[in-house]
Amino acid sequence: MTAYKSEFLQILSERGFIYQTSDDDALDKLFASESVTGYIGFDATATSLHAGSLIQIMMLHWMQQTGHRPITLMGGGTSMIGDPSLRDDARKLLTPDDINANLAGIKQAFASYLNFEEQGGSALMVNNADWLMDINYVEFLRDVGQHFSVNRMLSFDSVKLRLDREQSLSFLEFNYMILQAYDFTELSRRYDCRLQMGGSDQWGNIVNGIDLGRRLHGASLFALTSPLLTTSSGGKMGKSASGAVWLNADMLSVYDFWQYWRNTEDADVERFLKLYTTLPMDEIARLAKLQGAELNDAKKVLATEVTALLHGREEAEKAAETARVTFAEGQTAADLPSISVPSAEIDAGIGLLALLVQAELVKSNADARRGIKGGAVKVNDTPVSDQAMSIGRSHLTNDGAVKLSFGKKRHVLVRVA
RNA sequence: GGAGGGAUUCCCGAGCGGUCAAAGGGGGCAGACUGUAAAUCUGCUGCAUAUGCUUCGGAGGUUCGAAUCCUCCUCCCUCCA
Repeated sequence: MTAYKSEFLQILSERGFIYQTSDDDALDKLFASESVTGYIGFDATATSLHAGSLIQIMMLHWMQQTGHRPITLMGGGTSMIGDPSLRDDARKLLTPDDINANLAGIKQAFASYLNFEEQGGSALMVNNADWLMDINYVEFLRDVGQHFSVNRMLSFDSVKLRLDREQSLSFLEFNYMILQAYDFTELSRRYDCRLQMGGSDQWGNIVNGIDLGRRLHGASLFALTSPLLTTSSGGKMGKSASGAVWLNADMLSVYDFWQYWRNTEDADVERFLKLYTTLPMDEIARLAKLQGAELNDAKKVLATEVTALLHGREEAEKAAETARVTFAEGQTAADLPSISVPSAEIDAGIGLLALLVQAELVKSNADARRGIKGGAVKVNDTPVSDQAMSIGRSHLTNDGAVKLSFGKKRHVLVRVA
């Protein structure tokens, strides 16, 4: 591992964020000598980012912490096209309305990690729709298009893989990399942005931007990519039993978010502590030494720290406490995710199957039946074998709720509205 | 423009007139074992209050009966021009 002079690169390096850079020495010098502006682009294809983007967000976080200026570039314009990288088939096209709604949702999460200018911080949030939407096609082709060689573009992985696998790649998507390169040059022109970061799959796109910047403005730009993260057993980051691990609390409860990190595989604990928390390195080293069942303590720290960054310390502690009561004591914690049903329905009695669906523990009645058959379903911690079971007022426990469980880890409280 | 090949359930991929809700694998979920881990083993994996319904690119047709045959359409691929 190279020893870096700049604090920023030193931290990124020792915490495992760096996969490759375009020019280690020059970049290090730059960061050591001045306050640098750098950016990462984010898609606007969903209303929330998920845990897979967290590593990028952390890089921006560290950038700001070490005295530099991070820019989050929202892909309002590029999301109109869709990144062909690592996708087998063409994406559905989003409407401008979709995209704007998505951008609004995504912004929420960033505020937890970065201080934006509006609030007296240095971070910027920029939307590439600002310049992409007004591009004049002929002008753009002449100014920018002349610098791109199709021969070379065809050799990029994002394109080549699709062609090799005999899958279609539309011209629209083919242009994605040009627009991304153009983004970099625009940011460099407008904000003196010198660095683009991203996942290692973005390398080609970023390097294109560097080349273009040099040709258009003689700018000296840099790339820094992070490793593509998978769990030790090969799974993709950011997926859980109930789907993606969203950052927005309205899409994934704080408790479930905490649970996701709590269930980290042994082999990933140290890596994740470094990447996703801001704990000092020696503290991480101490936690990583724990063996066997003791490692569970490290996982709890991991979960609480990651959750605290996103949702705040208080919410994180609450989730931790809820988990403790639920798992360690086997009690019903009042703070589990909950749904509410109208009082009248409870009086009449609700079918268990329907209730499980409503609680989003299963996706269909049939799914619920299968769960019951397999012994996965519990009501108030009592296993259920009767598919026709009806939940009524008599099932309410002292704290006025019914606890539904699907499997050992997923619990939902049903309250009366 | 011409000639051929293809489109199957979340993904890959068999099926080529009934026994097909559709082999096998992957993924996912659950159970057992554990440490709310991994690995392993087992079960489940279209919807619906059974026998019912909807699925095999789309629309028609042949047939008692079609994912399987025919016609047209859409999209993809390969070769020729």
